[in-house]
Amino acid sequence: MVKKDLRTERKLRRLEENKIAIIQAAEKIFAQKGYTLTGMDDIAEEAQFSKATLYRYFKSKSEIFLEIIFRSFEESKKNMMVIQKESMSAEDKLKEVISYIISYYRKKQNIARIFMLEKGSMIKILRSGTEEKLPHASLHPRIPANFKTKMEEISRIIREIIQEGIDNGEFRNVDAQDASVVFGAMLRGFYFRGPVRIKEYSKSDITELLHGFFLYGIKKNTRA
Amino acid sequence: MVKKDLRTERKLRRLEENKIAIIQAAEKIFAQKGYTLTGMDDIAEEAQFSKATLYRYFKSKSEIFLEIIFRSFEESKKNMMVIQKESMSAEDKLKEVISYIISYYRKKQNIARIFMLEKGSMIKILRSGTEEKLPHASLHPRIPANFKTKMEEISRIIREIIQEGIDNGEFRNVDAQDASVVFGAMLRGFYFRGPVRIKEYSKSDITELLHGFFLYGIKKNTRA
Amino acid sequence: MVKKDLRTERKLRRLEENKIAIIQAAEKIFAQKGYTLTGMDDIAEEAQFSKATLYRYFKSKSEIFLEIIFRSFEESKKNMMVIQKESMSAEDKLKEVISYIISYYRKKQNIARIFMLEKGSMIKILRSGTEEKLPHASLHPRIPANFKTKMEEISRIIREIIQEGIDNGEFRNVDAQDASVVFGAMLRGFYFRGPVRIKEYSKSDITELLHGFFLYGIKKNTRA
Amino acid sequence: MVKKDLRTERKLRRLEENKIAIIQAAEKIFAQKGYTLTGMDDIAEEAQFSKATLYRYFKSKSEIFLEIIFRSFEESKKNMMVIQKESMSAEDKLKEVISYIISYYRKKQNIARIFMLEKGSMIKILRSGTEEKLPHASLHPRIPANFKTKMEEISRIIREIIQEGIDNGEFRNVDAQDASVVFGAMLRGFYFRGPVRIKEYSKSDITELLHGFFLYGIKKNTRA
DNA sequence: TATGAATGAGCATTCATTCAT
DNA sequence: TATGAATGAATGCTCATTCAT
Repeated sequence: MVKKDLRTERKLRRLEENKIAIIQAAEKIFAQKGYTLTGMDDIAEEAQFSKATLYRYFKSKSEIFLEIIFRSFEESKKNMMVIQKESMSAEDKLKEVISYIISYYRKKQNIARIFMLEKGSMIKILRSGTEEKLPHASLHPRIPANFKTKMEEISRIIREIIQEGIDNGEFRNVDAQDASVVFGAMLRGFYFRGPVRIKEYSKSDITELLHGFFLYGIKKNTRA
Repeated sequence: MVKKDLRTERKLRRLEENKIAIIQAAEKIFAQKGYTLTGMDDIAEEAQFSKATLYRYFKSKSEIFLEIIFRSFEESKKNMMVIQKESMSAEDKLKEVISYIISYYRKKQNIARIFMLEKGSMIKILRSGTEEKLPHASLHPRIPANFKTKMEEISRIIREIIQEGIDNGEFRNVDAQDASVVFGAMLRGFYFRGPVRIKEYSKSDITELLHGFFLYGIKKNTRA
Repeated sequence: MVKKDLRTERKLRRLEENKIAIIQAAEKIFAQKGYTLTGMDDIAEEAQFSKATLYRYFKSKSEIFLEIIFRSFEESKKNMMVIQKESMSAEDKLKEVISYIISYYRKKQNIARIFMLEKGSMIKILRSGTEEKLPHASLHPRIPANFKTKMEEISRIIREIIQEGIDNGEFRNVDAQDASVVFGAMLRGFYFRGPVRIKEYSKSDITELLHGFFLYGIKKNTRA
Repeated sequence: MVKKDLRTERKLRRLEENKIAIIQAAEKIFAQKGYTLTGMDDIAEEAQFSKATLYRYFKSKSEIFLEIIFRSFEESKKNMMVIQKESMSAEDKLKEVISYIISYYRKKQNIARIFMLEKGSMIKILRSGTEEKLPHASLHPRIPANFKTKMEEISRIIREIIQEGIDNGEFRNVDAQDASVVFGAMLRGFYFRGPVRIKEYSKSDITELLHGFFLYGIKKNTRA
């Protein structure tokens, strides 16, 4: 019994290790080449497994991708919660959030981009989850519920930080929900600027810049 | 003579009309399905032409896409120039720019998104232009010069409007270049929010919202 | 260990068998229809494999073809060497060579013909090896070095047999090099006579005929 | 009436001129690129006509090709007849024939090669003549009767020259028919030597060489 | 379990030929 | 008549996924 438990446990641990190895390999390649350009061969080679083995751990290419996304959301959420709980002004928290998200985008490169911005890829990815293989397969497949939840949790943390700033008088009395959307938009839009870039910014540049604009706007003399 | 001219002219017009018909068909499908998922068959069917005919008008699928983008940039630039020249405050001009760009994004849907945000697709598209069919083909193909130019022109218009506001005392003395980048980021990031959306906004909502945040920030009482 | 070796060996053998099966299927179809008219579908069907499987064994249609040619050259060379080493007069060796080559042509049908005589096909085949996909792609692609070598080896054997005959007084003192070229020309020209044939010859007819004409052309002292 | 005749005649002449222009253009391109690699576009461009116009003069690409071949056979035959009728020894006539055929091959390049040696192309060409468009279309389409006739006429001339030599004691008492086949084989085989050539020969080299080998093979009493 | 091998479905592109003016 | 435009039918090749051991 004990023996068996240990054995089972060991086996489970090994399975999880392999799964993680695959995820990391896939993450690396997806980040470099995006979803479409990444082949199962590439992932298999990077993970040092055979292609068929990938399918023992994941049902499909898209499942690998979704798993990556989901794990990265969890990580994000944890980190955002840590920031939220720190004892500092809401303004400083936002600054830290900016800094963190920029690092995060930088690390995840195409991964985040694809999830948030590549509709075509996401259609493919989400389709293969459901059984909508029909020719008239929906162009608007549903996001799995747990993803939605996770994203909403992240969004809520930002909203709460802003609300905290409003409540304690740091910020104007804006709609915290709207503000969090704009905040996210700024970061996302800034980081994913497309192939033509007039100027490059360092992480601290970006943090200062976005913090400055989000906090103060560009208008000269503001309301009292 | 006159007759011949007329005939030639008519013929040329018809060609241009066909080309536009193809572009519009392609635009529609690309917008729905993204670059990769769109097949030449789809475009041909939508355009009511045979697939082979597409190739009389365009050298390749990617050429169609690039043509769409380029034309849309030209249109954008023209409209932005009109706004720039109107006689109103810089603030109002920015508001109009927001409004225009949101309409533009809405109309072009995935098209703009693909160009700006889908690295994988763009790699494919740009690769097929050059002869980089080798296995080690670059993951960073060059954007054609005319595209760069066009995008820079658009970017410059926004910068100039902001600079105008700074010069005439409407805006704080920020770096106009940086501000224009942030401005673009906000719009882009807002419009392309990814598949999980907590709340939907109307065009006028968006205009007000972004205008408000960009102009005023969220900080309560600002510096002198 | 032994077991593993056996298994590996068996596997390797199976792979080689499959490769050969594909080659034979391809050879059959190429022989019937020539290079251009033969599709990968045809080969796949004949080989009882899926089209995709062909691409596990060969990089391209042209690679299949080149492999066929190369193997057939190797086989030829071996057989010619055997003949060369037999203990008989040079005259008889030549007779055997004629007989062998005619059998060989008969077996390989279009295969040999294509390589030696279909410039258009060979251009296509050799082009796809290099990356000359440009519109101005050369009309004179290079033959791979190993092919040249192999052909030269075959040619040399014939030359040596002739030289042997010259040295031992069987033949006139002709240029062995030239003679071998003419010898090859006769065989090739005879076998590949084009679509209009006035008379058909059996293998032994041909052997006698060509032997007669070629030999009595170079034989030192002829009949009275 | 007279007027109409003239007009008709002029028209006919113009038609024939155009046809010849097309044939010459096609001949040039076919000679360079072979049958498969030559497109109707290429021919049209070279002939300075539109592609559609080509189809007013010829039913198909293959018809153009066959017309070229046929005309070239006629020309050949005429020239061979001239040689035949000259007053010289049979041996010298054969020498002239060799010289002429080599020039001819050189001029026609791929044209002659294709007809005589490219089975695949000829299948295509001859198929489109008949209505054998079915999937199981014959791999052995029939050569048109007039082609056969023309080729046989050419072959007969050579045979007659050889027979003449036999009759007047210049040549051994070989089978003239067989000898003419071997003679043709030698020429054809020599000229179309495939892509790997160990040595190049000038026209006079070739003439001497082949003459030497062929003649001294059939000559009655040879040198001591 | 792990994997090498096999595959079906798809896709951009080409080209001889026909159509409409 | 001459032609620019349009097309149907092919075809080589790729890739996520499944099979057999």
